Amino acid sequence: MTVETTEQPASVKRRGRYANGLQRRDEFIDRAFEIFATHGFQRLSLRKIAEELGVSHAALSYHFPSKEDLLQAVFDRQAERDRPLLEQSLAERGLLAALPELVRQNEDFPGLVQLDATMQAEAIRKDHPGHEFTHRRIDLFNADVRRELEREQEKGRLRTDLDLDLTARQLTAMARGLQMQWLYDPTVDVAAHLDGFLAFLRA
Amino acid sequence: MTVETTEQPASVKRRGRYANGLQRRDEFIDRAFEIFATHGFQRLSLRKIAEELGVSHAALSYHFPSKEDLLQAVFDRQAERDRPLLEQSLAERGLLAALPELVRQNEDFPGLVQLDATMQAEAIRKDHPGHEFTHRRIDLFNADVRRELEREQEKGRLRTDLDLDLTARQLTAMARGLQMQWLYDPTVDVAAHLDGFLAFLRA
DNA sequence: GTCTATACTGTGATAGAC
DNA sequence: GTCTATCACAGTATAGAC
Repeated sequence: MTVETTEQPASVKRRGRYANGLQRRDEFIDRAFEIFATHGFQRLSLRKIAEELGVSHAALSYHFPSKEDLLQAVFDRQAERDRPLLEQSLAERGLLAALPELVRQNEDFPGLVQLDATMQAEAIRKDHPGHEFTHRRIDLFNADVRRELEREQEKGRLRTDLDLDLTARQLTAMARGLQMQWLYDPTVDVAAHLDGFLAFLRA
Repeated sequence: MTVETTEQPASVKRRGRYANGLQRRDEFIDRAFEIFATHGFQRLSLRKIAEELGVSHAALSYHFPSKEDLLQAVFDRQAERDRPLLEQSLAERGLLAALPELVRQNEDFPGLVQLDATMQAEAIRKDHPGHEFTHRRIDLFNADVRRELEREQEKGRLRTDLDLDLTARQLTAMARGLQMQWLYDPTVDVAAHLDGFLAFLRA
């Protein structure tokens, strides 16, 4: 993967001699996204990434105060990309029916799923810069799933004797764990396992 | 945590000027185990660990070719320690009844649970030195759980309409994911969530 | 405001003295 | 078997070009 440094996309607006800062940052995120998704990120130093982008590693540091910030930005970008499809699927068909598709959506980017898994494991440390963010993210996901379960229950598609807080956490935990096992063995059918669990919950 | 460097335990046999190699390595593993379990390991460099042990970082590198090897050795040591209690619990009461205790066993060492989670995430990379080992470990755990489920089924304590391969993976995946959420929020009751899932499986 | 050049500190690894 | 010395490379910080 080599990069043309002499040419810039015509779409990049200029302000004086250099590209617009926010657009430039955005471009870096997008390209880093592709690099991470393909090559993973563990063995990539800031210097290597910068080399791929055709700039010095200091230029990267200018846009992203720390390596952690770059990883976080890439990760946020993925969340932004996923959200529209996610919300559409939920609105149209509800959590239970949309689940296989949501899983498949992740399967196209194993590098990012691994990035996610590793970041979540590393951010367990209380003094990690992404700790609070990740913790809140887990809670929000649980709350989202709980709400979806509630909706399904109201529609009479779910058993009424469930502790939804408990069930939601069981579901998100299982999804995480399955994703992990899938990373080690692509033949693991994440959707099928989740669907099997949902079968226990159906009315 | 400071270390006396002038004195050595009387139990350490000498061979010439220095301690016996294998015993020394063993001692290092045990003490590193304690350090990791208490302090975590992420921010610990080989130099810091060596300082705690009262030797130079090069001495550690002699016993463990790479940092990865040290972590692996510590992790193996944990597995060795856990196995007897695990097997005894399984033999006496079976998986379903022993589960809460097994979970509690891990809860005493959050540092090691995090070590485990992080190592497993990092070892996803195919070129990671611990990749094959970790992959095999996941498979073995799934197989163990599957066998236990089979035994429970034979005793009539489990539904007979289960796909045990699927169920075993659901169970191990959920356990992993719950452990992760517990690391972020110690109020998460891992055993209760697992037990709730097992309730679906009971005959 | 954005970049390059450069230096600082700390890392894991290794060679060779003892 | 353990040490000191040294290495290449990491992330970070800053000075100054433009």
